[in-house]
Amino acid sequence: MRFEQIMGVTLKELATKLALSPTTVSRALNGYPEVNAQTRQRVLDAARAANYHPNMRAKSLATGQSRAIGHVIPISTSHEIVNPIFADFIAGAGENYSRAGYDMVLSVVPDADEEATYRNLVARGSVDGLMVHGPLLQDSRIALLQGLGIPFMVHGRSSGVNTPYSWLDINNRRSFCRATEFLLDLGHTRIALVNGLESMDFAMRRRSGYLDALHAAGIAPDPMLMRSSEMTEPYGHKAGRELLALPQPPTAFLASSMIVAYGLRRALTDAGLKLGRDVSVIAHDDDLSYMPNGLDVPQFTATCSSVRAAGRKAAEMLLTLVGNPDHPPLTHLMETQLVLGYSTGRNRT
Amino acid sequence: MRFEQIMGVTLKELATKLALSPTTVSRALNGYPEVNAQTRQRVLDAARAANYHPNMRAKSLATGQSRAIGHVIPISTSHEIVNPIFADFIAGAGENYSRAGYDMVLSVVPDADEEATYRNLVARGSVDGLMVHGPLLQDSRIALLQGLGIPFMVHGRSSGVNTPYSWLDINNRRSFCRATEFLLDLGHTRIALVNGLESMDFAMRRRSGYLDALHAAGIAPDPMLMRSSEMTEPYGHKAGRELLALPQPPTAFLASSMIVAYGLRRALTDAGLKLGRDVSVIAHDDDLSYMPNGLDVPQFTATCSSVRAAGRKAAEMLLTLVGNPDHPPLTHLMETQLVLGYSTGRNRT
DNA sequence: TCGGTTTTTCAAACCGCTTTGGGTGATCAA
DNA sequence: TTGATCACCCAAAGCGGTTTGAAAAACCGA
Repeated sequence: MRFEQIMGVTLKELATKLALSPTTVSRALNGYPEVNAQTRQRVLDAARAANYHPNMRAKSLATGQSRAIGHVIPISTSHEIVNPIFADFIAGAGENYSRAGYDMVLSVVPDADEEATYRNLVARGSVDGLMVHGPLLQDSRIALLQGLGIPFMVHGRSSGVNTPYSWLDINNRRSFCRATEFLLDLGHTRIALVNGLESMDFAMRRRSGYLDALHAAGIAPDPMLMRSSEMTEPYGHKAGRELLALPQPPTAFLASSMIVAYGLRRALTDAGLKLGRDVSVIAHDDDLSYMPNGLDVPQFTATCSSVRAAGRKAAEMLLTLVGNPDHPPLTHLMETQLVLGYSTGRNRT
Repeated sequence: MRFEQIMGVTLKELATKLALSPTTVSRALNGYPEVNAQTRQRVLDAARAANYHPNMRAKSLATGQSRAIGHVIPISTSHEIVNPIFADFIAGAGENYSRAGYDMVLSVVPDADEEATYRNLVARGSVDGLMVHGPLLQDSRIALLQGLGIPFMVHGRSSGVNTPYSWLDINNRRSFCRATEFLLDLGHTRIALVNGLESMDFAMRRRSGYLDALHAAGIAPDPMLMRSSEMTEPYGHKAGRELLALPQPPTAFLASSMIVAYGLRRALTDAGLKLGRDVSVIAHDDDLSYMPNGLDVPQFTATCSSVRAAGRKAAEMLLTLVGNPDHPPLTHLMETQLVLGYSTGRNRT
């Protein structure tokens, strides 16, 4: 034991100091009924005075619970991008974990090792529950975790997985459908979709929504207007330039993230177009703290949904699953808000 | 014990299966010399066959080490921004942790509770070491952790703290000094600094570097040209607009982050200025995976330093500190690279 | 062959907490 | 007074590993 000087008193020491048995002290501290009110108070006071903190490792071992939730962040070996929404989601989830007295353990692993990581975390008993990030189409992790029998939540969903599982997602499809409808209402018919990687489930759903709206309006989708890649500013810029260079350029654009919208805006204004007048843009806004949609008034018309709030909610749900492991799967679908900004207007071409 | 079905065999079971004592099995698995080579092999084979994974909680309790590193992310209650470089730093650090068999435990806490969080983490024995993020001027956390006697690393430094401690930082001062010198060489004399919050240590150092260069060139700094705030795109935009509206607008700009540079660029191009020709911009580029400086060629002239690499290195250093707790403080100063992009050019005013 | 090493193995204590299965004394109804 | 009932407390046995101290086995030279 290396840090004994700082690791504080043990329960046993506290017990001898109080002339009580460890049993009673433990019970007093954990709120069990079979202990005298006065005794309990005495114990609580002494614990506070001695600055007693139970050793989590020992507690874990004895109870069989680790009071920790695992988050596994896959780092794709091909395109090494760390999902930027991750930080805000974590922040939201973390709030609820710490409130409930849970730790969060993070594993950053190349996607090849992901399965082994999950197995390890569970087998070593390091976590009581798991959060799954960035689900792909037909994500194999879901079946894996169901096999391991540990409570878990998916942030997003995985099309193609048909067994029930717990998830929290935004209504990407409806969201992009509405945004597209809104642009159609404004008279736009050539609408571009500047999407994220379509191996990601959310991107696929957004495309579906976009296609739904076009279809309902009797407009045949033009493959030239649909782009998909890792969401960065330069990508948005490049997509914008290339789309404008088409023989029949689009008059409106859907951007799958704020940062893509930044790049898109640059391409459009570089071409001398004014957003909202000459061309329309709707962005999806995850409400990331460091990427606000304007300072006070929203710059972009946007489909808004706070990732931070999603993290909070997902954590809350996961904790109830951990609390009652036999609980049936919990799901939660969040609608986005379509908020009007200065980036959309009637089609005047 | 809730997950016994998945928690696999215990060492004791493995031992009886092998007709050996737990002692021997433990030693064989942990590579102690006092065990016959054949026996060791037999044990290793059996362990693999039985899919044995030692229970970390038990191991922790017995050894007094948790094999986990804590990262505490402060969420300022006033301006609730999650540091965007955090995700990439974590990704880098996580690589080294998992390679070394360490877990990473994350605590997201409002800055008011920060001290209590550190105390708890240590007292409960949840971590063997701590990483401190986002140091402020005279950051009180350093003294706190030194008092607690646990190994820790600071990502960045804290001016005003004079006791030695372990840190990894980039040479912010030199970096911004060089960038300023470069702009001076190009004939710019009115150079704006669009900085981060100057309660943050890094921002203060960048300003020092900027001032150093101006001073060496005999140019009196103009307070109107120095801005400081939370680093977002709208902030960059606003700063750019306001700076251009000055009676004597600057001809060059230093931006403390890529995203600020995005906003700055927008303000400048909106004003009809072309970067590199009419006006110059140098950005600091943390090489965040989702915020690249251009697709193939760098757009902005930038002071570059990979936060991901910093995370890797900091983790490595922290792990050696954890390995030998009596090791004197470890420090590492990384220089940035000044990379030429298309955003700088001779002053033609 | 034998005492002395060296190698290999083991029984048992321990890490700090929880929890089972009694005890003890007080209270109460009969 | 007595047996039953409670309220309260405790000793001891875990949880799943590591580690100490000692014993057994194998090896060695004389």
